[in-house]
Amino acid sequence: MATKRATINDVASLAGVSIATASKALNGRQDVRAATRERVLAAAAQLSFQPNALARGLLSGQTRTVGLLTSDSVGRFGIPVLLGAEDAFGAGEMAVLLCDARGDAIREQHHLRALLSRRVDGLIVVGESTDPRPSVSADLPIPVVYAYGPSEDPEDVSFVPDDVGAAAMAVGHLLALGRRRIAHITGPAHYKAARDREEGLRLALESAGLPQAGRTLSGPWSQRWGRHAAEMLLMSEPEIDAVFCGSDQIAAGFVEAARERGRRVPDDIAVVGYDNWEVLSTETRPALTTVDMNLESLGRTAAQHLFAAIDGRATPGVHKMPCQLVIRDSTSPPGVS
Amino acid sequence: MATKRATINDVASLAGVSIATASKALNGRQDVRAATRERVLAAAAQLSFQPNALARGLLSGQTRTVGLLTSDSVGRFGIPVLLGAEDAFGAGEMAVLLCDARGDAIREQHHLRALLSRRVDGLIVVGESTDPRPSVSADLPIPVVYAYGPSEDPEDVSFVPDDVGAAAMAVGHLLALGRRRIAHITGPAHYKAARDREEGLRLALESAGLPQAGRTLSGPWSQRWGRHAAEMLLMSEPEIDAVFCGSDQIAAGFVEAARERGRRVPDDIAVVGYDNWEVLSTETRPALTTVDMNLESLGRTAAQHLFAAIDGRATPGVHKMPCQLVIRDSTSPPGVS
DNA sequence: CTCCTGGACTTAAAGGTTTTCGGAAACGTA
DNA sequence: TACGTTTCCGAAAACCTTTAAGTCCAGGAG
Repeated sequence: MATKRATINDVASLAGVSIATASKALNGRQDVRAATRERVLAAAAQLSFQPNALARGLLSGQTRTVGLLTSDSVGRFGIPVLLGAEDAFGAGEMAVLLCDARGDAIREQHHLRALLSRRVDGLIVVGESTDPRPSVSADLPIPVVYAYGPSEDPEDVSFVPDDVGAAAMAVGHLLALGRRRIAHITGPAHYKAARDREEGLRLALESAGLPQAGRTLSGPWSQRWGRHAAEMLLMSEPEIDAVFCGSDQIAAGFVEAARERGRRVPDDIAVVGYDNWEVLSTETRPALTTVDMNLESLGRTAAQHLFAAIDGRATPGVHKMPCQLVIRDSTSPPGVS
Repeated sequence: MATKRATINDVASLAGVSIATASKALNGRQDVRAATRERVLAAAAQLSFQPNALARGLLSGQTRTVGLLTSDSVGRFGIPVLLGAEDAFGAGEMAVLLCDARGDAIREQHHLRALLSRRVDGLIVVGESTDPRPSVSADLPIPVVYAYGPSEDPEDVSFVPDDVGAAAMAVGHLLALGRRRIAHITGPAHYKAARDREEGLRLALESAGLPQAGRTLSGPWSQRWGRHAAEMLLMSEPEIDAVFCGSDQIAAGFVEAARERGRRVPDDIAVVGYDNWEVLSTETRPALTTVDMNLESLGRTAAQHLFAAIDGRATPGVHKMPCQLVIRDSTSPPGVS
């Protein structure tokens, strides 16, 4: 807690010039003699002057601030997206106003009003799942970009992971390893993520001319379900040689149960997970081959496109961002290539 | 994207009054006839008028915005603190400007300047570990509160989890269950968290007049280390009947290795973890008894005290926040009380 | 009738910065 | 000297809101 903050007026007085000149000197504009500029800068440094962003924003209409509205606080997925966005903004002198609606529409409206009142230049809406969510863009005087969870309105700008493509890539990896009897355990079918990943599996198997081993098993996104599904699957389809799991939690559960039943991973059964949630994927034994959705990168991209939209160069539509297959021991053991 | 934003001037014109009257009507002040007030409110609604927070802040000197400076982005601990703080602020019409310094002092200075320039009313600094960190409060014209990681300056306001007390409580729980040969596996000794938790263990054992089983084993905060330490410990101190682990990751590794070596948890060896990181603590078998640091609550408390400090009622010092022991099957199996 | 009171409304200033425009000084040229 | 040009600097408006102070008028008291 120190003294009152210095204004440009104080700087001008100390430097013995008018505020107009001080402003020009500080902002590096022409029409100021080098010596004068130096005097002003010295005065500003001495007073540790910080221009008042409020006054500046009031005048220019630009606050260099964006809102980040997340619908689900605790979301494992929202956080990396948020960090990526924060990263992109931080690099460009932008600041991020964080709002958490906790999945409550009323609260979301409240935050929206607060952000508008603070005159943010743009808005990123981070979803909690890849299921489309209601658009907030109607009648908003600022551009909006949706990340992870797309808007229901196709005219909005949305960035989502390419779950279908990633699943196809994961299954393609299993096929390339020579696996032919591939099963699928995933999350609840009311999640678009689960449906998309199954669709990717279907496409990959179809183009290889192979059937799926057994039916898709849907359950919670939990390790417990992975174990349970493993027991059912090993009973009903004992001859499987690979499993594609809809999440790392499920995969971790599967690996554990399979090992207890004497099946070796990856020798007998290769396993691929999804999410690359490191606490699970690197700590299971063997470590999990898994899909990384590059969420931080997705968040960064969304932020960059928000920049563009603020500059009037919007890119409407749902953009599918590529994912990445992280290959670990659960599909190719160390020493075997 | 809609039309230009309405100002109070537009509202006043539409209602046929002066801007002063419009302002008074909108802010619910006296000196306005009921009929006039209604006309103004109707006009404001029609134009969907949102008062410009910049202009308001410029005048009042209060932005109703606080900065949240986190030193470590990816931190598992920073996030809940952040969410708790956001929660407390959200309830009170405050907004949060999020900045992530990524452990870089330069970047931290940069963000600090940006926040100051935006005239935030206060600042929360969230640490990445419980080790004290350099103070940023010197010469700052606004109050600062430190959460999770305290400031090195005892005159600052800091909120940290009571690691010593929580560890003593955890060990007390083991003692109450009749365990007498308690070992300790924890993280690197250069972490204050590791030293504090060991200290809590020491206090609890001392007051029970019992020695520690073997020496404290220090290693990384990882599951792998938990497994490795388990092997060493079961070899050197085969008669232990309980282990207090410095993290859930270590505990999960210990439980796994112990089971593979034929030790039953909790029957032969009771295990207590730390952090209550749910993906681990509820998914291990048996589920882990563990210490929950109540980080969200800690964040909320920090935010509330920042409010108080903004109002001039600061509470200097390092405040130790109580933790909570979450009892699960790794110390008391189902059906046994 | 005058004076006062209080209600309802308006005027104007303030807050800090940027920017436009005009003025003044310095200098070169005729 | 007169005039045009360049260079540097200052006055003032603009952004939007709040609030202190002021105006005007009706009605009541003396």
